Amino acid sequence: MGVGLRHEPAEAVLTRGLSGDEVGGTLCDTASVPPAPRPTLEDVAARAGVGRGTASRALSGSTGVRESTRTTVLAAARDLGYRPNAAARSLVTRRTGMVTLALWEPIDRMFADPFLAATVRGLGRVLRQHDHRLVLLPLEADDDPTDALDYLRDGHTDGVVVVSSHGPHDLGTALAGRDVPVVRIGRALHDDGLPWVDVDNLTGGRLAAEHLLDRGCRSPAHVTGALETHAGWVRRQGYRVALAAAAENVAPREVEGDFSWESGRAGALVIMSSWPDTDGIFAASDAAATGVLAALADLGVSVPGRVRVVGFDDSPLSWASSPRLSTIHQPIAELGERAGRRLLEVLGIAGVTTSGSDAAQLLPVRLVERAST
Amino acid sequence: MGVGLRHEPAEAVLTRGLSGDEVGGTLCDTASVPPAPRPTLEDVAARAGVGRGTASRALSGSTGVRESTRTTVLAAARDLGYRPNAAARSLVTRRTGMVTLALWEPIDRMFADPFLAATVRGLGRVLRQHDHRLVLLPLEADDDPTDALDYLRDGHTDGVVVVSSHGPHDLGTALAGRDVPVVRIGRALHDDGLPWVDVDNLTGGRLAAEHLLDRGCRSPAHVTGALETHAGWVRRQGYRVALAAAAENVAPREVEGDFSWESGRAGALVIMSSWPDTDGIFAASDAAATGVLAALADLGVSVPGRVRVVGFDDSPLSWASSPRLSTIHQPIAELGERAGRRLLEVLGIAGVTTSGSDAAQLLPVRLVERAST
DNA sequence: TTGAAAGCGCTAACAT
DNA sequence: ATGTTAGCGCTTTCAA
Repeated sequence: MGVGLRHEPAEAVLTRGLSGDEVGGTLCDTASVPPAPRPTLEDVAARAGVGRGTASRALSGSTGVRESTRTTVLAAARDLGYRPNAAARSLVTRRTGMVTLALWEPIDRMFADPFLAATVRGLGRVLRQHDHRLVLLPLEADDDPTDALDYLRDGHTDGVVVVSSHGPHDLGTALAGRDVPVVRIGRALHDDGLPWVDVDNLTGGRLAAEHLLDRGCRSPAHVTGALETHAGWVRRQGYRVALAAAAENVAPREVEGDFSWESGRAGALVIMSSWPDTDGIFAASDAAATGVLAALADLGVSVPGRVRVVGFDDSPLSWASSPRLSTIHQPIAELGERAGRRLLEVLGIAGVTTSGSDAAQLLPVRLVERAST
Repeated sequence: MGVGLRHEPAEAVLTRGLSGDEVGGTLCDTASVPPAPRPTLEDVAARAGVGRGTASRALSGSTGVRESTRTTVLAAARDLGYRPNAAARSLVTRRTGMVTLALWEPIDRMFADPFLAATVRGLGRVLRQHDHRLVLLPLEADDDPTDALDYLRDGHTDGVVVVSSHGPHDLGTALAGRDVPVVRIGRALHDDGLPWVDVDNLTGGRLAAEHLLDRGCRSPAHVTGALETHAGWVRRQGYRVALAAAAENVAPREVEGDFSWESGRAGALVIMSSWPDTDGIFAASDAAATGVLAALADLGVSVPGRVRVVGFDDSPLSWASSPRLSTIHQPIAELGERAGRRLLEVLGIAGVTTSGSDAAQLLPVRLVERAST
């Protein structure tokens, strides 16, 4: 603000030359055009010379309307520039055609999340196919979610997709049984009965560990993700499963992390000092794996020469790091699609069904081999 | 999909151990709880022993209700878990309390945009202060915007904020005069009368160029932004203004770019081969400036030794580059706030006014000096 | 200060 | 196949 005071808008002069006409956008175009009230269905019906009911049926593509009548009505609607009033319609249908993706995390992180874009794309595509629309509801993570919950419950939206949050707060739980259908992307640590879709983190963890073993690692270690998240917990399970199945039954070496770069770095330092003969590290996220790489570089440990490293996510980090990271790829866009489909199914949208089995909700992951292993 | 077929959900076994109870989220909790219809205002009124009108007044904090009555009604509402039906309310009030930030660009870019987070934060904060809520409407850039326009016009939202898009498509123009108030962040190249807020790009361009001159550059050059955008055009204007005002009246050296990294790189190559004595480069964005740095590094030209480089945006790129980039900082969050305030003003929200002058809508920028100059 | 009643614009059930 | 009518749940006159 202090800066603003001393600010001199030199631009005022020059832009006039650019824009030609008035600059700045008129606040009110008053006195130019009378408000021109939006035409209602009534108007359309009148112009088409039919009753309101017929007009409604014609416009909504409902059956039982003579073709010629429909044409007339459609023409009238077009001529008038008619658009149905969303509130009136949804008051009676109890539907809005909207689905909300609730984003409850720090806004900066939200827009730095490489998965969000893919999620939005997949989700949006499916919804569009079924004449629904996606909107995003950004919530500051530390905000009181009360009024956001109200928004979600008050009939603005037909359904909600929540991205399973890490931590104590959970929008999904808060919304469960609260007037509005919810589908979760990623599971809650403790199942609360909400429908969900998820990637197969267990197999992912197993694949990562097996890959290390295949590469000849005899003493692999794991920097876990946040263990209060389902993903973190289960990825570790997968790691354990693989080691337990290994011929020589190697003992798991584990350090608890939280998916962050810093936890990866710290974890690697702990691992290499506790178990100096460690020859492979599986980090529960690419961010953490990148931290592991940094730590190993600092220690002068060669990768993959002396220690092999595998991450999880196949995020942009994994190919920007050096050496480029072997990692577990997740089909995020498809996850979004599945979430959308599942929600539409819950909403009872015609033609949308998904197998109800767990397996169908669990999307496959795959190992991507790069230079770090 | 092919992968999915051969996918084996090993997890089914183990998660059962984790979650304890049933896994996967029940699709329907049928037969457990009868639908439990949401209480309406009628119900609240009945429980409070008053008429519907009184209940409405009490709940909406309207004056002319005996205090005891209000208390009773509020209690009844709380007991019933009453929430007003959004559709019914907005049908009569013609207001929704919602503002939409329309995002019409490739979704991947959208979520990589370092400014979007700040915009959302600033905008959301202001709206919240005035009991409005922000939702984001993501549109695939290549999508047909028709149905998105319909959404925006059909009464779902009280107002729209558009981030001035680069290119021929422009949501703002498409929405102008179309039933719904619009405020633009960043101006259109040719003023179309829509209200807008913007940063002072002219001064920004001037500051960047003056900074180069101050540093002793005698032969500065400019890689412009996309000249079909207002920002690109005006930043160049600022550059020209500074050079024209310089004592020795240096001739502007300009290469047209488009804000991208690649255009910065290509532009620098052209500049250094066309005018080898160039000793300063102003790039119209940090991304482009980073490209300039890359090109100069390839050419073995030292920065800032032989050529000084200044960018624009103060994005994360500017401090991640090497050398760290001198650049023009923009108050993005405040820009979002201003946009929100301006929109609320247009909506006639009590207590919100902004000076209508251009100057007030033009936010100051400032030079941030780092290592590249 | 409060109750009763009139819609907001639409869909759906009921007549015709 | 089409016109008429009854609401959806709320706010807002208009009386009382």
